[in-house]
Amino acid sequence: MSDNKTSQDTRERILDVAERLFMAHGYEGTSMRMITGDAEVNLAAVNYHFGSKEALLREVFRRRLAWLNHERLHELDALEAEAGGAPLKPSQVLEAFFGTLLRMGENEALGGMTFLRLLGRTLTEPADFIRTFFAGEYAEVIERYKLALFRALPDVPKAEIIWRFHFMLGAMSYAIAGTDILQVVTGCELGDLSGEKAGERNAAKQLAARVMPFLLGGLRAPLPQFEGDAYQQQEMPLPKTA
Amino acid sequence: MSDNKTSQDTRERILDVAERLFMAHGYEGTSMRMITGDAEVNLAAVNYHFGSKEALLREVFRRRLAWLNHERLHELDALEAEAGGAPLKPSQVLEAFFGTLLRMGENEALGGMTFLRLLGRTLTEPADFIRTFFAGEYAEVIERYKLALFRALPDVPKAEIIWRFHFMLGAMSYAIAGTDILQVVTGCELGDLSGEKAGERNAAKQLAARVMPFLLGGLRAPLPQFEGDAYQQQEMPLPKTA
DNA sequence: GTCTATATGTGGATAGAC
DNA sequence: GTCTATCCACATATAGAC
Repeated sequence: MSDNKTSQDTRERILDVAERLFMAHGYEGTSMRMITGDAEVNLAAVNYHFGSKEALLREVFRRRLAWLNHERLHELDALEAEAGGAPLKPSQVLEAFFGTLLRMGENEALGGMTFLRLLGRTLTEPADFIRTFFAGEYAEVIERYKLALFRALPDVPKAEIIWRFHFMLGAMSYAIAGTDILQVVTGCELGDLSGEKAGERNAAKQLAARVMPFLLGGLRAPLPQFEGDAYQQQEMPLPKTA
Repeated sequence: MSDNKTSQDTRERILDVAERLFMAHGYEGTSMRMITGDAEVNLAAVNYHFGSKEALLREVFRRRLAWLNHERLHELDALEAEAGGAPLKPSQVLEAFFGTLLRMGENEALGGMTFLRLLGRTLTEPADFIRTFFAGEYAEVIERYKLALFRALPDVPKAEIIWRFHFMLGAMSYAIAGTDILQVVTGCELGDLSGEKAGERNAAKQLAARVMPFLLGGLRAPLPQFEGDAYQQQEMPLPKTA
């Protein structure tokens, strides 16, 4: 507690800079020298404080995901307590899951849009250690929300719900990560969201207003038609996590 | 045409291997030595045939996107000719755009699911030269489909259509790229799609049956509600491409 | 066209002084 | 805790023999 202050500051500064650079250039595209240079700390500081570049990335995420996971579980608990045993509405489940995420984007203390973009992009990083890490960090929350969606949509086959959960994650991740990517592809400006004029808070709010109806529309879309009993074969996937 | 055969084989073998490795490990995570080693060609062969690693990546995509772009434009032309001036149905536009893509996944000669996964993942690669390249390759096709969607959904604000186009691209990219990613996150098997038992062709068909209703449901979802005239401010984005 | 050998740069990590 | 100096593996790219 005496000279810890400088040390804590160094740690936090490294994490903040790493978060921003990993977002902008990807894991492999960001070097330790870029990070320590921008953070104005010594090259050896990362290894001293975190042990390795991989461990640094994990810590960048752990810092934020601790809050996100807790908040997502808390929101779901609150909704289910309020419902008193009755199934939730699909819109409530989505609001708890994605609304919590988007609220992080409005709060600079929680990483703001920088962390949201990093999260969206990192989910597609192919490195094994990253995939393994995310699987562990997300498992509990995903399991809880999966069950909530099963109860909210009792007439929809569970396999279909899981597929659509994937699609929603994808749409959301791209929407977030791509506030500057996809408008290049489509060659269009997207109102205030891309510019700085309206600020980060507005960006997250705009995005939420746009994406939530889309997700709900997709989740509740008519079921696909299969020939014969193809659907039966897809029924009831077994969760890996007991 | 005399001893060209060996040379052409070398080129193609490099492209095939690069496609697979870029898909599995990303651009930065794949070294020239990995590529030339797997392709069983000399280390210098890549630079001889393609000039650089960046140029190799571009060629990997050009080879496939030439077909995809042509086919997407052709499908749209055919539908519009058939409609004789009347607007298309949203489902027709989606079928032409995403159906064409998914049909590549069933055809090994066009890269199959390997290329589809590579495409989905590469769209989020942050490297500048990759983003620039994709912007150029996609511009014409995206512009045509954007206009087709505007006509297909005359009551939906153009800005909202563009947003939803983004969301659809995201959902599709993740669904494709994540046939092995997202099931880690959700901790669930996804029927035949993940395994090899049913083959690549079936994987693309399964995915199509699942994702198309989702996309259509999202595209046609009720419009979001904004307070006051927030919507007006977002109206009529100006395409960068004249 | 293919190969060997090598130029030249950068990566992550660490030992040891302060 | 911080810093310098350095190790060493590996990256892309190329020059020049065959």
